[in-house]
Amino acid sequence: MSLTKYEKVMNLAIRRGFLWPSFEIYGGQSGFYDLGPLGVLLKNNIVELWREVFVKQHQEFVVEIETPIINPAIVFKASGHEEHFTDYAVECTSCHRIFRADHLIEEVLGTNAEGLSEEELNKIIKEHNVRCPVCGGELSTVKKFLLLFQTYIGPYSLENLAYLRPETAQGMFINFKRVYELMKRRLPLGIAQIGKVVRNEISPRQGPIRLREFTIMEIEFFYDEKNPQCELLDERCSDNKIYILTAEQRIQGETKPISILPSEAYKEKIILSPWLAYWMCIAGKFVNMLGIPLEKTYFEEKLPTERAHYSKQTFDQMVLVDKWGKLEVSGHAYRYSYDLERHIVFSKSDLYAVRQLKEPLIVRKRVAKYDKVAILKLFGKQAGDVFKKLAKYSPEELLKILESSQRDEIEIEGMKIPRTVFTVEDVEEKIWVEKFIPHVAEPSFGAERLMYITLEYAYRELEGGRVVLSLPKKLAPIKVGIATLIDKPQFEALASRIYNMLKMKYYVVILEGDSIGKKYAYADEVGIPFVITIDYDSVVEGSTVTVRDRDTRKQIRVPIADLAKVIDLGLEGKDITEFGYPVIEPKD
RNA sequence: GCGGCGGUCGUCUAGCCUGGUCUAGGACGCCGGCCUUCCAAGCCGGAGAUCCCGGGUUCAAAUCCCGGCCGCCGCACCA
Repeated sequence: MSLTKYEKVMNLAIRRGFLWPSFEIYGGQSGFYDLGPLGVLLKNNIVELWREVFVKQHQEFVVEIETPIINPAIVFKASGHEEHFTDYAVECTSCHRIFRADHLIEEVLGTNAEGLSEEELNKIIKEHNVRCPVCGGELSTVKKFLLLFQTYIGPYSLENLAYLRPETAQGMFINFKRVYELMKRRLPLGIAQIGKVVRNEISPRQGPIRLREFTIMEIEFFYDEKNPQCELLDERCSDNKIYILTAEQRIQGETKPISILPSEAYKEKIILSPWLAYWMCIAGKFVNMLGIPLEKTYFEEKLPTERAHYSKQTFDQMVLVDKWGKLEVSGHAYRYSYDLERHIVFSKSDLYAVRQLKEPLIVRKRVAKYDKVAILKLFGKQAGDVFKKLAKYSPEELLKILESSQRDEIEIEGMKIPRTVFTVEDVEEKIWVEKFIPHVAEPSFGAERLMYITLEYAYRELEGGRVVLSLPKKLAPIKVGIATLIDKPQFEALASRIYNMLKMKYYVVILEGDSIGKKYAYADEVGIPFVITIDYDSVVEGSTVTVRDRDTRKQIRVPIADLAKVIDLGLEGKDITEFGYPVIEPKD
């Protein structure tokens, strides 16, 4: 029986210490994976590449923050997760099986129970005496099953209820105002965050792909929808097309994505937000940098029924993979102004942005003014008091007070003021700024899934069962291997010298094995891009070694003093055989 | 969560149906040594498996039965 590619990749990943199921000694717990030594290095490199592409290259207007995993419940009330991340469940009191309440009712009574409230579900179960379908036992009352993990902050009481975040996004929304101020109140503005999130999935069953705890890398990108300032869409994204499978196509049963420039997709209203289009373009380039060819990835538009509650439009970035056919590695949601709006309501904070108008808005209104000289004459020394009281009211408010009374004297805070000191006028006001709620485009990546596709696409099998993990050199966990052609003390001493020299700069390993071939094979299998070999020439003259490229197996002979320079250039993706050093062709 | 199938050294597996000959066999890998002037294939030696966990049937269980855990497939659920 031959193994599938997924199994081969996972075997390698587990055997060589990239990752493995968590809690193994206690029988395991699905939905959790540990990262091993190589896995941590690989993940860090992927995260760092993301940071480079999404944050560093956009640092004029994208900044990274870090916020808590544990949030007071109010945050996810406001975000809508508490409401929408819920299922209703009942438990059998005798066999303790758990069922989805609405599905159970539908099954037993044949009626539609979708969307019913907790009370309604309870009522139906009681009235129709619905019992456990397995053992006939009595059912508990309906309970909410939340996909959010719950805990308490401090002592156990309901006011202290907290949730662990299922996305990092809320941290950015909550801090929008602060970061907006820090960034000189300029839009567009991206706030990035990389961190762990948790979701209490009902039954995750896809190994390291569907995790209950995983790392998300996302940007909440805020912009003025009336003036998106998205010139980058044309400037940086006019060179390659992206593949999109639209919702319309999917409804019609089509499976072949269209190929289109991101800017055209926006102009043709296939993508509703220009910034969503921009970040999708960058996402395509980023995934390509992980070693996934452009034609192996496409964006699938979610149907309205598939979208999250906050989204106006969502595209999932899919990568073709062996096992599942396609795998979602990132989500691109047009969150519109939903989240900020909700936080404004729930927190009563001002989370608006300010827009400078090109032309002032002219507002005509009727206001009441008062004659200060007349008041002075009438009130004498008390005039100061009167002015103070009047100052509390705006001209519009004063007009209302005047209009609400027919008397000759109006009363303000116990002070009687004759109507004669007031005049009513029509004024024109010029308004140069207006408040608005920015729109949000959100690109969001799952780090562990990116890790998996990186491994799968790097995995190559040569004849004879030899495996090469052809990781992009920049992402390789260990950059340099050092091999001695034969294991004699002089060779080993030189290896050790070079090791000590390079380990300040790179992750390096001294390769061990029965033969030079086995050492290369091991290095290839864990994706080490360059192997330095110490041969007889190295020992005799003591100053040169060879450097072998993992993917071409070609070697160059290099002075030891030049090693760091050669490796640096090589890691950037340059062909080491073009540096002018003697080249040695591989012999099999 | 439901239904079906599965779980034997690190890996892939033999054995299970037809219980005892299994103190569980092999291959690769691993460890020690020899050999070795460049791509895993030579020689010698060695370690490594509570046969997923718990319970039951039986004189006797890797093997049969039940429950649990984990995995795979389908359904359901799913930022």
